[in-house]
Amino acid sequence: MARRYDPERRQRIIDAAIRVVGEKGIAGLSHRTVAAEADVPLGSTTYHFKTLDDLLVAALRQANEGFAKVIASRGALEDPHADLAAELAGWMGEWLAGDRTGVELEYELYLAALRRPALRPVAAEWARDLAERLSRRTDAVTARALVALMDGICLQVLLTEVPYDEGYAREVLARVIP
Amino acid sequence: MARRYDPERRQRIIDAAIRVVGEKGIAGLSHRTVAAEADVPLGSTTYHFKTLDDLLVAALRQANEGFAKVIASRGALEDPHADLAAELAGWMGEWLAGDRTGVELEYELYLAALRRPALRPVAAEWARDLAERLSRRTDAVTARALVALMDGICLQVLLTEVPYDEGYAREVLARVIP
DNA sequence: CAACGTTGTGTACGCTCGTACACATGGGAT
DNA sequence: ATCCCATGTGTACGAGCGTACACAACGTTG
Repeated sequence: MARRYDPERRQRIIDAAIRVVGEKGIAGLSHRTVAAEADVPLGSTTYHFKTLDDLLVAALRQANEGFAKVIASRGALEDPHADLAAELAGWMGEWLAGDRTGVELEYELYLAALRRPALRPVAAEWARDLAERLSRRTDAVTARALVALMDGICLQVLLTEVPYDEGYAREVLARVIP
Repeated sequence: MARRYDPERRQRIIDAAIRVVGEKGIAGLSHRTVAAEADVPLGSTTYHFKTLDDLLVAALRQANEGFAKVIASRGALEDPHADLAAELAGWMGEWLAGDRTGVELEYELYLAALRRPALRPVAAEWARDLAERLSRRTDAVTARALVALMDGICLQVLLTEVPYDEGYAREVLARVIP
């Protein structure tokens, strides 16, 4: 039969899960939908991921890594003389202006930790990593506050459909930086 | 048969839905679970709420009203001479220290707007109302930023299980207030 | 080269779900 | 008094779900 012997089977299932969540949300995620999307039989998804939580953990971790890679590759947050608030505001604008599906995907996985304790360590890791990255440019308390404020601003845009206002974001981010 | 003629049937179903979401999350909400919780037949829930989204809208609206009532009754945010940042930080601490189920309930309904456009107007209304309330003590831009920052701080606590630090919250909230 | 364990496959069971629909009931308009 | 329609009830259907399990294939180890 086809594709016996598939060393990247597991990875392909994770990729498929991310696509499914992006398109239909976590509510549309099941062993079956993932199996169909990854073009593997049902038994294969249940073999590699006993529970959907396991699969979500893998998906969130991978999404975080992809995100971190994008940030790092852009070389952002490196120049100590740049205006940090403007840099962050511009970066949020770019992100929010992109494909809404991708943004929703990231946030949906992240917010799912509210009800799924299994995801919390991964969510915590993500918040910690981002704050740590910001710490190169400011102190730890400010870094945490910036993460919180950026989260809040993004959520307001996503939940209420108020358009993103970069000037406003820059202004209030700047206030947090001492 | 029993309970024909139940003018508060609809309201009881909403109350039941809120209890169900509080206990099992939105994932555990179905016409059937609500019907069981409200002690009404299945057909009754589908009659009053054609879709689960309709039911969620009603639930979120009611949760918001309850929350607003609590704020108003505490007479908070009225004294123009009080330290606003300290007031807000203390109030968040009180809220987060309470029953985690209730906090999760509110946020889960609120965040559900990310994937359910039907909920966005209600979420937007909530954010607008809170910002408006804060506007009595500061300008509109600051009010919006405070809402965002409070949301972000609460989320960090809820998603990452980092304990709430009232001093930190007061400090960064104060920075946002010009 | 043989035994073994990991990985992959196919199918079936029992459950819950949204939806639909036929029928019952009784308040309020006429 | 009568009719209408909003409201309430019970049941059934088909679909999708997680889970379990027997069996197949194959690399690895001894």
